[in-house]
Amino acid sequence: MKKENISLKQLAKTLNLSVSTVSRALNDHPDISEATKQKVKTLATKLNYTPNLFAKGFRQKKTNIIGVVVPNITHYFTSTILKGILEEATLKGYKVIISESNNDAEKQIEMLNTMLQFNVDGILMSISKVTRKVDRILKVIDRVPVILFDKASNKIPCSQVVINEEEAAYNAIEHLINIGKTRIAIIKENEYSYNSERRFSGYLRALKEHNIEVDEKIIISVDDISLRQGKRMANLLLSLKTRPDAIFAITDSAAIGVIQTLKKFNIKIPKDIAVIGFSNSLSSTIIEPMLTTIDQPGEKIGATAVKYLIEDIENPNELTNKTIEIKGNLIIRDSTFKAY
Amino acid sequence: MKKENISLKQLAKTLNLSVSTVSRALNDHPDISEATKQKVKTLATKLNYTPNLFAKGFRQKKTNIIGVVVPNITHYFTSTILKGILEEATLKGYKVIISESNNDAEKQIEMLNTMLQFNVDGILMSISKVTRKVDRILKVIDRVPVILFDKASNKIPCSQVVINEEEAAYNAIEHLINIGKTRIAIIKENEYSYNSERRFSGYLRALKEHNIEVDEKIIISVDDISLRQGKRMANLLLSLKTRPDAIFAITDSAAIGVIQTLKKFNIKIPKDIAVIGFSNSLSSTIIEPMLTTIDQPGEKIGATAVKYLIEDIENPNELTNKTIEIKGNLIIRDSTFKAY
DNA sequence: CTGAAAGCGCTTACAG
DNA sequence: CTGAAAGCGCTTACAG
Repeated sequence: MKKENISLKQLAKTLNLSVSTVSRALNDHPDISEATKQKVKTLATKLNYTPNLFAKGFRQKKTNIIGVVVPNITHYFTSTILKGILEEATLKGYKVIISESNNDAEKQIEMLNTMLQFNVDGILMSISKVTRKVDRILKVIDRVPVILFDKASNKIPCSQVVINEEEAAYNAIEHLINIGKTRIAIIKENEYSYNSERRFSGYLRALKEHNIEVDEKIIISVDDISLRQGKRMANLLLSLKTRPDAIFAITDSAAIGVIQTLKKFNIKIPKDIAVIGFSNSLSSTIIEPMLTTIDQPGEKIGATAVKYLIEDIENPNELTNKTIEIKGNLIIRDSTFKAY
Repeated sequence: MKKENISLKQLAKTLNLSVSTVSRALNDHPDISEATKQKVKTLATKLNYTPNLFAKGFRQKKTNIIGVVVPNITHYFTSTILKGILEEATLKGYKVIISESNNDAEKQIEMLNTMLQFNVDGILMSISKVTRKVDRILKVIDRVPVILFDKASNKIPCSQVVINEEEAAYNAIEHLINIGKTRIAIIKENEYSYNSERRFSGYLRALKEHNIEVDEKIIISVDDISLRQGKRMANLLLSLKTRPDAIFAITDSAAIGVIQTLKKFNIKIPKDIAVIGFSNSLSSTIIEPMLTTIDQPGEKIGATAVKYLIEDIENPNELTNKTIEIKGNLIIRDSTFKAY
């Protein structure tokens, strides 16, 4: 019912050549005469021959497939990274298999193992939040090149492609200081999270370098940095004896929740309280006032990760464990602009 | 350097059995004795044996890989569909290869052909806007089961999973009529687009069934239904002698652009002009007033598409060309609520 | 109940 | 310059 693919064998038969010769002709092997090459190629295009990449991969122990594991594909930032991965991979002749871990450590390992079973040439992964034990991930690294992106871990010895989280956060806080803010709150993550920790470091460094005292009361930690939590934490901050005059939420959604709450209490943004988020999500330009935030170049991260992975794949004997930082850019909008 | 996978051969050798027996034992073939099965399985788990799915697929002419082609992975709706696809596919033991067509007809075909070269068992695709000639797509359908989702086409004979666009739009317009609106504008797509046409049909039917005259002046067509275009078209509608009292934009982003413009002119929403979008994007709850819109259950669409595709894959002789409609739900929010 | 052999579609060292 | 043969890791009809 379904049409069959034509194989080298069939080409060989109709041309009265051996399969080997046909294979070599198609691959432009120097041994083959121009005449034969022409003949073979003509027939191949005429019959619309396409090599069975599966068989080829099987033979060469190279599948040209890259496996990708991400916590959640629907996060806008993740989807832009994936776009970059797809583009760069396609350009280099690789296909991409994508899996979601849903922030579930068990599922993450399961996905990784299936990838291995499908003989992917390499794996790109953004580790899930709940990754405590990395021993099973280390086993995977033994088998195939792996590159981590976005969420890094110093427990996993492989190259990593990340945003300059610390510096970007530093710049954000410095911007707040430059517009006259001195009592800057941060809403960060509760549990250990690479991104959150790095951003928090940047926050601390900025305060320190500008001689602003750190006040634990305005350092807020929550489990999930969601819009809902942003609202709740804004309420909490407003209830303090001395309110902050700026709030840095380490995600846009929390920042948007903060803005919504401030507006409810008729607090002037940015005059009374300025707000900064992180990630330049689509909604950051829909909220009023528009949110100052840090743009994370997702496509660039994805493309870079692919480049390094392919390098590792093609030179398996000189694996290096670099950490590549991609710059995130502060985008100044109305939630911090013209503060006074 | 990298560890090798262990093969059936190695298991066979250490157990002094033939490869055939080991293979059968692992697959619970009835011919094999319980004792042997036990022995084999014990060693397999001990050595952490995982079958090479690639070799298996190669042999069985079945790869358990599904190919997916979408115009743009970063569209939120698309990413929710992909989530549904990934979940359902994983559940059924399939892997998913994803490609972007970027709304480029050439690239779309190219992707489809690479999928074929990788011997995918079936293809799920959302056709790009600019798909005029479908003849090359028809060739693909000859080779492997294909299911279309979101954007359908009656020129392509295969099953299709879509939103009940017409009915959903009808419901949206009827809702506007119910809150007292009688002069309802629509912002739709210029070029032929399945979604746009169906939504427009629903619009027309609702007006007709409620005896509201159609006025061409408030039927606006644009090339891309973006936020920017929403703003421009809102300006245009406001410049009319008799303004509409409601605007149905066939995408959320256009609707959000409309709202922003209406606010700029201090027009009361929904009292003066009500606004409805389509797709329940994340931003639709960030804009003020929150946007009434139609929720498209992306994950359900994805999961359904996978189910039908696997059915086609496993019963290649009884392919049916059904069109499955998934219901979109009208979500009433402030942009139309309490209109008077 | 178990094994030897063929074959899936390719590539490649070896031979001529 | 071309071909015969082996082999990638599996499954499965055939034989015993």
